[in-house]
Amino acid sequence: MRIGELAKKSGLSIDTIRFYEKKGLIDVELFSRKSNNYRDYSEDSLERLMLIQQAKRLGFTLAEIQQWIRDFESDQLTADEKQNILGQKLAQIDNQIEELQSMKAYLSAKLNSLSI
Amino acid sequence: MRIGELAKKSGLSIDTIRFYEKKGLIDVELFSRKSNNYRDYSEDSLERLMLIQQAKRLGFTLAEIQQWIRDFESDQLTADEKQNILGQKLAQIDNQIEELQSMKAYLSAKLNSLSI
DNA sequence: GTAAACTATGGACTATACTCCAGAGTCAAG
DNA sequence: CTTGACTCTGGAGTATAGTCCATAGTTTAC
Repeated sequence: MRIGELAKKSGLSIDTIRFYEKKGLIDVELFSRKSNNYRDYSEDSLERLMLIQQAKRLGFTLAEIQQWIRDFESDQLTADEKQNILGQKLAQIDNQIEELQSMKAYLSAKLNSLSI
Repeated sequence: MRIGELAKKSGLSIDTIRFYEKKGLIDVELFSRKSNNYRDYSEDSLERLMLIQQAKRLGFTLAEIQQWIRDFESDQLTADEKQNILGQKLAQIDNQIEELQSMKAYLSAKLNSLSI
């Protein structure tokens, strides 16, 4: 698919998609070039863009997201190393969930103090 | 307490604290000026700075955080309205927790596929 | 009473993450 | 075969969130 279609499907702008490419978030495997030099995206690129958006909503920076992708996709790392990194990410996410829950508790307390 | 002490206690830089003040995140009630024009912070300002940092870690922008503060502290809003807004924030946080959990599931699946 | 440490202000500078634009090529429809 | 919609590149511009600096006044310690 071409960039316009991908933009519509992902909800990102064309400029943003090209920007992500420059930043190394959309690697070579996710698209090729047609003879007219237009980018031709695979279905996987949509999944990638959705993942990026989700990670961003969760507060990760593009640099962090890029590192994640590098780690996952890398052939340099052993399965063991990848498992290690994934384990760390999972712990990081658990931390964030805990922070959110304590924020929730804080707000609930505020809410209660208003109700009284 | 003076700005340097607050900076140390909060873990933020002096510049950042003054920047937050410019942005309206530290309102008048949280500090006064001594005769020498030095800012004099109350204990509550530390709590405020910790809250800001937590909200930031959770992906909220300064503008959003400022709006929260405005809503909480405002005398313009009725208790009902405040409860409404707080309810929305809580829902927003629940959403984020769900997103994190689905991200966790995604990563766990990746982890499993590596282990096999 | 003076040096070192602290605080004040205003403005310049930086990084991140876009967003917009100019100028040019491509393609499909009528 | 031209008009309108789409795409390309490179570069400039914007918003957010700081960070740094020069200049100047203040406080504390010796």
